[in-house]
Amino acid sequence: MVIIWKNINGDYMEKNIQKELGKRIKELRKQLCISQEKFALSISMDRTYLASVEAGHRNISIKNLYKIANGLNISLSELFYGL
Amino acid sequence: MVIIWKNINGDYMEKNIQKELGKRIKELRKQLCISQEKFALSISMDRTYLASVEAGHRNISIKNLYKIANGLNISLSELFYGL
DNA sequence: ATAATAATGTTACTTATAATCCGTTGTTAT
DNA sequence: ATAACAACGGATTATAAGTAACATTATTAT
Repeated sequence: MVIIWKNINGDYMEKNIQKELGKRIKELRKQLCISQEKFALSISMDRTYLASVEAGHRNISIKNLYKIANGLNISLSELFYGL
Repeated sequence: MVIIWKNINGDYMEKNIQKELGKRIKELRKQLCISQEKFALSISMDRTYLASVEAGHRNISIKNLYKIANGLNISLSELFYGL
């Protein structure tokens, strides 16, 4: 699903929540200076699955979102901040 | 998945994110004075599915979370605020 | 520069379950 | 009684979750 937004200039923008979320997770993980592999391991998640989430390829469920937020030591609300 | 938290008294508490989210969605929907059926219809979601999300029975995906947040006219960050 | 190693990316596949769709039942208000 | 709303069940379809194999891209060492 893609939602189309009208921005401040009246232009239409496509918002892909998966892609944005992936970027956000990657950014937050990097702030912790931890590799995909170590992070995935720490939250009992497969490395390649995490990679595909970060790449925005997965329609991830709330349970896995919750695992990730916990691994990053932030709330879900914080995880989605700005998205 | 259930995560166990230690509260301020040192007691263990179980946090079920699905249940909490369901209650939150229901609460926000009621603030808009709209029935499950009408709300579900407005966001192209099945009536019975929305009901089970509100009941905390579903491991909902981000796309559907996004649909709901949009239907409620709030951000995902706001939807999860306090959870 | 090249080799070695670590980190990340991608594809393809199975299985587990999310999502949809049909209904019924229970409750409350009019 | 009937109408509107909500909780629940089962059956089916669509797709998320999880994993393996291999590719590619940094990074570091020699």
